[in-house]
Amino acid sequence: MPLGEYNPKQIEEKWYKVWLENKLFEANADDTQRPYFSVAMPPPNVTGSLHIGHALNMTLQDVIVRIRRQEGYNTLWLPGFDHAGIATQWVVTRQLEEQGINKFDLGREKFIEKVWEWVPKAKETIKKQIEKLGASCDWSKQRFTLDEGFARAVREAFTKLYSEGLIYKAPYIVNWDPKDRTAISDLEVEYKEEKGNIWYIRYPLEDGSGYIVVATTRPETMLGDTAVAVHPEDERYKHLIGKRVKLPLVNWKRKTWDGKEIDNLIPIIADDYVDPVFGTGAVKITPAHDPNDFEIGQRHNLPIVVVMDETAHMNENAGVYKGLDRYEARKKIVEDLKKEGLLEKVEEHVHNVGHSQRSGAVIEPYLSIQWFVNTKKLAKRAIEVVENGEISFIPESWKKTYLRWMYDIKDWCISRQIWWGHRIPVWYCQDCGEINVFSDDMYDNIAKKVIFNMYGDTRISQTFSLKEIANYLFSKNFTHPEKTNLEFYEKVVFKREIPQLKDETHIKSFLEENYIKVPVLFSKKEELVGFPPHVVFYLYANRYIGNSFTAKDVYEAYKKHEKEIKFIYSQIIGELKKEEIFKDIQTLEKWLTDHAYGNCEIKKIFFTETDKVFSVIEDNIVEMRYFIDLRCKNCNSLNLKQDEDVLDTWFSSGLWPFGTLGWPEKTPELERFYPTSLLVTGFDIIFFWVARMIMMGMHFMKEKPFEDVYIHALVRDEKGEKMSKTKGNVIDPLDMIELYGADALRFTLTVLAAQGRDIRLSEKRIEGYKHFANKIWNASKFVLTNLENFMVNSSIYQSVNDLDLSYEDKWILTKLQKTIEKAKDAINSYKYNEYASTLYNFFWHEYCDWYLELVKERVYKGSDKEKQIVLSVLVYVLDKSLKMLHSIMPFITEEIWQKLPYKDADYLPVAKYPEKDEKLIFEEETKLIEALKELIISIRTVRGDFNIEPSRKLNVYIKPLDDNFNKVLNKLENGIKLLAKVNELTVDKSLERPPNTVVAISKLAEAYIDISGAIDVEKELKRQEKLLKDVEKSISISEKKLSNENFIKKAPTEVVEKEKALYEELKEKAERIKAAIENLKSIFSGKEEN
RNA sequence: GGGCGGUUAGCUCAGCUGGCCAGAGCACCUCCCUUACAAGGAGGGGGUCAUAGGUUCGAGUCCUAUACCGCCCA
Repeated sequence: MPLGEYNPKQIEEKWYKVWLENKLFEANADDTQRPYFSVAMPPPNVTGSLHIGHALNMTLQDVIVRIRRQEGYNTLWLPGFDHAGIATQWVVTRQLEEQGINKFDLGREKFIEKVWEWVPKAKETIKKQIEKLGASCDWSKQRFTLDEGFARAVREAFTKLYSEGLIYKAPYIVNWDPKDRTAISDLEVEYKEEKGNIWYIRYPLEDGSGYIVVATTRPETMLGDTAVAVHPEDERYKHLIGKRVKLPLVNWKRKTWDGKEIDNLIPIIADDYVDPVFGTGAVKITPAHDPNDFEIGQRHNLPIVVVMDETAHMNENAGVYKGLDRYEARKKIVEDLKKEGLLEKVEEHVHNVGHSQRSGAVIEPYLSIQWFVNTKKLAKRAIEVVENGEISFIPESWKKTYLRWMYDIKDWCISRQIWWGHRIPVWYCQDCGEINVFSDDMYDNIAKKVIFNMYGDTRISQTFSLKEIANYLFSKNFTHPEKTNLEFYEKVVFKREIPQLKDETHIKSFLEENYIKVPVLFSKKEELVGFPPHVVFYLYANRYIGNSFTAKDVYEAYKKHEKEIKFIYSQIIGELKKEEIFKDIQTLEKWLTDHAYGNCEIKKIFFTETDKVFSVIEDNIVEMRYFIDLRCKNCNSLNLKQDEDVLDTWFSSGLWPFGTLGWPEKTPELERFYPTSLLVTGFDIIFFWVARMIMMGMHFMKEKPFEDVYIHALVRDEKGEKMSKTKGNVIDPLDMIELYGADALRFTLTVLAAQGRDIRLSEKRIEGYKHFANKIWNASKFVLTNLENFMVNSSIYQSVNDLDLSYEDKWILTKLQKTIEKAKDAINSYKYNEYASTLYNFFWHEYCDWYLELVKERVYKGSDKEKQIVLSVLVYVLDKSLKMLHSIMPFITEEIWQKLPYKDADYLPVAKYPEKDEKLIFEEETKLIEALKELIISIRTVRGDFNIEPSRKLNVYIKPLDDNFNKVLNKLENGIKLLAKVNELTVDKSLERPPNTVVAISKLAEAYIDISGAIDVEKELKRQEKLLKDVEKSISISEKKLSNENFIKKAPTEVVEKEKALYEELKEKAERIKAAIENLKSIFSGKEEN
């Protein structure tokens, strides 16, 4: 037997490996002959595992990618992973917490190490899932948004934008999580309704003429108030605008965020934002602790006073309240206001309170200094390319959403107070305050570039050893574990050989030549030896003094390099002891003598000495370290400190479409595969990701990042609720694959992916489509089994064009061509559901239900010639069907296809996608077979209506009304017998209705069914009358239309013609039914007479 | 408050630029283990296309309003 039982697990396990081994998914940048098709996979976060939304996203991409590959495009689907700053940091933080480790105790470097331990695990899990789904992506080109090349691209992008003045620093309100001590994005804030109060507070007017009452839900922030605002048209307050009030309780000086002192007199201002109906119509303005107040503050140029620290405790600006938690402070302040008689009243109030999705802490809007991208300029081109249709959104409605947001775009805050991510490539000079932005383009030497990148990625520190460099370069790369990091730099990042870093000897001499050498000495007790000896060795190692030197040489050299030496050693050994030794030459000479061979009393010998001329003892150098001399561009100082913050994850993923192809290097991949052809993603990240990619792409590449953006829906549960772990309604794609197979899951997701609507997924659906997989399997089994029997000593045709085809062959071939065309149209307009259901209907309801059945007679009992032809057609149609279905159901189709008697490729992913063949369209024969189907169905219906078991064979007389149809009937006699369960079949053009038969009326024939006395004339009469009623109803509708002059005049002629034809047909049918009824009636009356 | 989308069979949804009697899957009812498939086959019932107007020869499809539901932005 060629095929056994359908067992998805068994077949799905083996094929992916085979495809990979044969490199079927690898795109070739050197192939410039074929047109290309490229897709950058939205990189999943390395936070855990994939959910069903990912499965949908991957499937939709894979369907198109596989089709394009089969169609012969040079196809690249580039996969990867996103380091997902906050999300990943959070996952690792929680893991550590479970072990009782606090991330602040651990410290930045150690924490990042922990994340790097976690990330490969998550990556492997996700990769396996993607493979299980069958995604045909090119793993040889996979990338990670935090890999060596991406980090370089990010620094390049940042530097460029900064130098163009498009990146700037400014104070800004962020959602601050006081528990995790980090800013979080708007997305990660969850609003919950909570009961609270509105406090009405009196702010006395400066001139003592009374007070203005403000309403607030957060009285503790009043300490940071810098204005009171009212609506400009509010008659109650108009006269007060411009006056000042005295801020209650605050009788101390406060400092603004940039260090200016201000007092407690604050202005009353007018702003449209104020809702005159809320509270008293007057609101306090706290720019540092409320986003709206911040905006108003910006508009009115108000000072900004921060009154809390990063743990949400009151700070020095809060005067007597300093050190209190914000809620304690609230209580105390309310009490104090009451005491002073400034609290007018308290009302209960339900309001939305923001909580951190992750830690649960109540979010504190908090002023901090952040980096921004000026997006107005970037948005300009990004708007144009969408407006003019260079980039199209599918469904198109998203274009509007995108544009609306882009027209009103706000500057983009790109700094995040977390540790995991691309650290901002900005170094602040500690001496002159200069802001230095560095990328590796300040080095002309490629090896130096690499070393800077390693430093920038915190793989090495600013002073480093040969060993550290070598260890890193020769260890396995994270993204491509089959490459070392050096190879990754060579093959992916810079695309050229880096001979200086090939082996340790090369690296060593390279370091010696290019970097400041920093000797590190140890005493015999293995402890780091102090400052003075290091200096001398340092001067010696860098040839600032020679092999033998006097105290004067050392003194002079030291004075010249003092700053540099002090800075470097303070980095390595912390405190610098005994600087006084370098006070003058005499003290220095004494010290040198003391530590020289022969004179040393303290047993720490560093030098030899002859006549006050010293030499270092090189054996004392335990380790030679090197120093990257990043210098301040303004004052040349080495004393730089890198920005603590990291970049928003979207800053790096915004570079994804070209960063993955090697940018900023001009790689062949970038040349070949950019712009990418398609982006498939969910609507939830249009602003976060899609918009940023378009802006970045237009800015850096001067070209759009993709042609089409297909926006798919959210996968919800069957009740339409969002899937979430807490609700427990998640459908895990792996579970589904386990139960029903990846093919069934993929088919379900594809057939449900109608444009513009959420997908409600239920397990039942997946189960249902597993039945389809089973159907494919069994139909194929039928074909292959019969083929095997036949092929023992014969062969079949690969082409069906010139065969002596029968009616049903021509019919199925025609249907196939129409299916090919319809499927192609569907997929080219991204109508996935239509694509899937077209194939489904063709395969199941045409090929299986009718063709296979009609053909069985020939397959079983035909002559060799007949068998040869029919099997050729069966295989031909199966081959084309499998090729089309492959894009949705890759595994089962490959398994079957491999068993076909001929193949145009080794594997299905690279076999040629079917094209419509006009020569295989036979309209006449198709019409005849359709009529035959109708006839058979009408006979079956009679059976049903008279409750005749299918096992009981009937005698049927058929009267064809058409010569050609007569031929078909004669030829397919046995097929009809089989399909309609007929015993004796009589076909005769001149037939009169035999007695005791029921009439089944169809287009090209009438069938008289002998139900052998079981006929109930009355029942049959009723049945026919019902049919007549239906037909007459249709006739009257048709009649109404045709009698309408306007219809005839205004409707297109083809519609009118069609209507007329329909009318004639219906009319004729009605006549025939009437005749049948008359006939029945005569029997009926005849019976009565008897 | 502004914007977008939805409301079609018991359930989940298709239905394109208006044109046969509005479709599918599941569920339901009747019959059948017929040699590819019971994960199957054959037949059947079930819809005033949310409501009210309008445009049109013709409206599930276009327009307006209303109701309800959902999402996004503020």
